[in-house]
Amino acid sequence: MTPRSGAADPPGAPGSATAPATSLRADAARNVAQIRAAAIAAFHGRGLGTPLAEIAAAAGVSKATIYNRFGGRRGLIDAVIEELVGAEMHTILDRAGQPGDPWERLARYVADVRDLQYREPAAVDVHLMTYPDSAQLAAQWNAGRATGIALVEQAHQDGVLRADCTADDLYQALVANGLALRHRPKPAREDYDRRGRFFLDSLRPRP
Amino acid sequence: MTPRSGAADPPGAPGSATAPATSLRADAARNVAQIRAAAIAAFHGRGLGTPLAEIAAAAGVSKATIYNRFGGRRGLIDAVIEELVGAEMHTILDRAGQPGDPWERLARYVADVRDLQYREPAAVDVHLMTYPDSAQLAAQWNAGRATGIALVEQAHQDGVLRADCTADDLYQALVANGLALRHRPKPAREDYDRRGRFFLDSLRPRP
DNA sequence: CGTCATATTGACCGTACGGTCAAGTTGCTA
DNA sequence: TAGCAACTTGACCGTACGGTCAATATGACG
Repeated sequence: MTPRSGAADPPGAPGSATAPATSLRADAARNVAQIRAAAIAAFHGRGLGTPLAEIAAAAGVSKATIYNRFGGRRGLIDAVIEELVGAEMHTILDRAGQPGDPWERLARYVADVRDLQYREPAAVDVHLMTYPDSAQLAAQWNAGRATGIALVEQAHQDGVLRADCTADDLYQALVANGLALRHRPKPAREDYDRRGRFFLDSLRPRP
Repeated sequence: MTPRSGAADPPGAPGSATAPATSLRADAARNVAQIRAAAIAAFHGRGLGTPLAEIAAAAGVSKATIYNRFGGRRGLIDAVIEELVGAEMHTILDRAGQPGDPWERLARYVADVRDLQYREPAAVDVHLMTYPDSAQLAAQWNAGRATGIALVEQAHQDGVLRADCTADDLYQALVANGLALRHRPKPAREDYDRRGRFFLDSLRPRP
């Protein structure tokens, strides 16, 4: 049941996320493109748990075709996660890696992640590691985790973060935020941002 | 499909939670007791979403008997929620209603709710209103909500709570905490309590 | 334009869960 | 202890989802 080809080809090829690369028959290539587009739309609206039958219907193909081309949900996620959230994640991680005031960097990282979670349900699945078998997804997750650890460490050294706050505390807080967005009605942006400020305030050293 | 009798009788009777009250045949009364006990144990371990078949098996009866006696999950919840979390909820609400320093009362309320959520998965379902059709559960939920509002109001009047924090902010934070406990591995108590302190600190007025 | 590897698909299976009912069993009472 | 209402239950249906496959269709190439 190995997927024959499709978008699950090894990363690194230029423009990899879009080019079918291997020699697919014309109809198959068209289906791959349609499935990818439908998956991106569906994942964007409903997260990475969207029923495959729904994606298949939106793509105008049968459920089995998704299995033929991508090998199930895991392969499909691998094929679209980069386009779906990878770019935004990289932007956030890059911004966090820039030199600058340690507190500003940490605060911006938190705000950026929360913003992405608010706008993109699929990003929540990345942070929750809902589908750990997806290699791409795991990579994204690890990158985020490493960045969080580095930011916390730097902030500790500069004394701008309360001493008893660990990187795991930060991670768990973002996870809890993602869970709330996943399982509860989305709060007004205004309320969401205010609560984000509360959280950031709670990280400052106690006077 | 109205449940014939059983534990869904009107509240207020002395020792209502345990006495079968109406005239059940001996075997039926025994089954009711066994089902209640199994439900309490299962809900305690897994929350109010535990499959009814599992509870039935633990009680040594068939799934249909639960429907006969309690009318499904909703009736079963109504029948056991008081014994399961009602007592603890009342204790918390009573403590919150005692006179005393407004901040202390609010902080203790938050700490108590978080503690209950940590120890009792079913309490999380109450706070999440996972099963809104259960009258008992809705009542518990409303009581908690009213108390939270009152505490926030009082704390605002005394200026011990940051001015931009609403009662809904408090509620949503506790909900997010419950979701994390429901959907993620339970953190060590030490970490859990530390994060609770972070949250309480974030509620203080900014200097 | 015929052939065949490549593709597609409807129909299927398996799992898990809530919910229902006819048929059989059993406690109670006269 | 006979008889009946109360009670229990296995077997069933419906929904939703992931996953598989034999049969069929079709693009590509000689």
